[in-house]
Amino acid sequence: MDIQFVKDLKAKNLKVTPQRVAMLNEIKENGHMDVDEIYLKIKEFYPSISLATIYKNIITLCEANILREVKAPTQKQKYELACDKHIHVVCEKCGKLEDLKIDTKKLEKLTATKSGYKIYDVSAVLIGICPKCSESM
Amino acid sequence: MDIQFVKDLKAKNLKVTPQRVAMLNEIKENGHMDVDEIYLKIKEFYPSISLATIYKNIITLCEANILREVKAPTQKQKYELACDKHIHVVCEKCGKLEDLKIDTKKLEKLTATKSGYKIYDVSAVLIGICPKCSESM
DNA sequence: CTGGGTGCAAAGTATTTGCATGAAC
DNA sequence: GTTCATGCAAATACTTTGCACCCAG
Repeated sequence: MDIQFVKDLKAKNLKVTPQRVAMLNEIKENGHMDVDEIYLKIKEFYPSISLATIYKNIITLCEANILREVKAPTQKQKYELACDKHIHVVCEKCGKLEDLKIDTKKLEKLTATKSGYKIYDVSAVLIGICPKCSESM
Repeated sequence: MDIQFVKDLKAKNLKVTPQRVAMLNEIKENGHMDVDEIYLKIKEFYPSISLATIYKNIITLCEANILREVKAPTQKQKYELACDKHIHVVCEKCGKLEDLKIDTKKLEKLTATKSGYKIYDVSAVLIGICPKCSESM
């Protein structure tokens, strides 16, 4: 059990329940997970957990900025830890979703200038073919 | 009725039905629409249209690359015409979603280099506050 | 203790499917 | 005439809600 999660939860006045810690651990392990994946994984060692709890906690944890939603074309909505900024790459063929640390400040500045918006965040998903799938074509 | 839509549909061997043309016209008019918005709008002058038809056509038209899905954080999934590349800006406060023509080639290249993926497309949504909402704060 | 969190069941939404009819080509 | 699209109703999937009970603080 990761002590950081406990701090994060406490900092937002959220109770540290085993269900929440389990969710955060699984998402940390797996990177990006959809609701069902989280549910099934946790059910393995915590059979009494309820889907409703997962849904409620996703909402709570997203509002607390501990989780972040990831929406990529074609894919089911997924969730990830909201620690650091990054963009995503998805393989059109095998569906793999990866993180990529790329600086988006230029894009943000350009957007701010062109649109007049104050920009706070970027959600970028690049779609392509991963090296493995390229090979086998 | 836009002659371009007829061409697009025929080019993909899809039948040119009034329902499809109505959908494309509405989306062209309104920019970005979710399933319900499309349904309600078309129902106004085409009362017999069925939601199932809307869903089926959305799938068909997305596969044909005539429509494109737009997934922005917080928002319901929307659809737009898939004509030209652009990115999106969303206002966190009023929910407005705008198109922005910004060149993403640099981002694509950088991503390709870092990840080894062949990049075909970008789905970028920048989140911020629009000028109007900034004012009234 | 006290308040928020959990689990269950039920309600509410959203989306998909099968099939008979109808329209496009 | 054939093929594909439509509309309806039913089935399925997804998400939220209410409430009694329980546990973290």
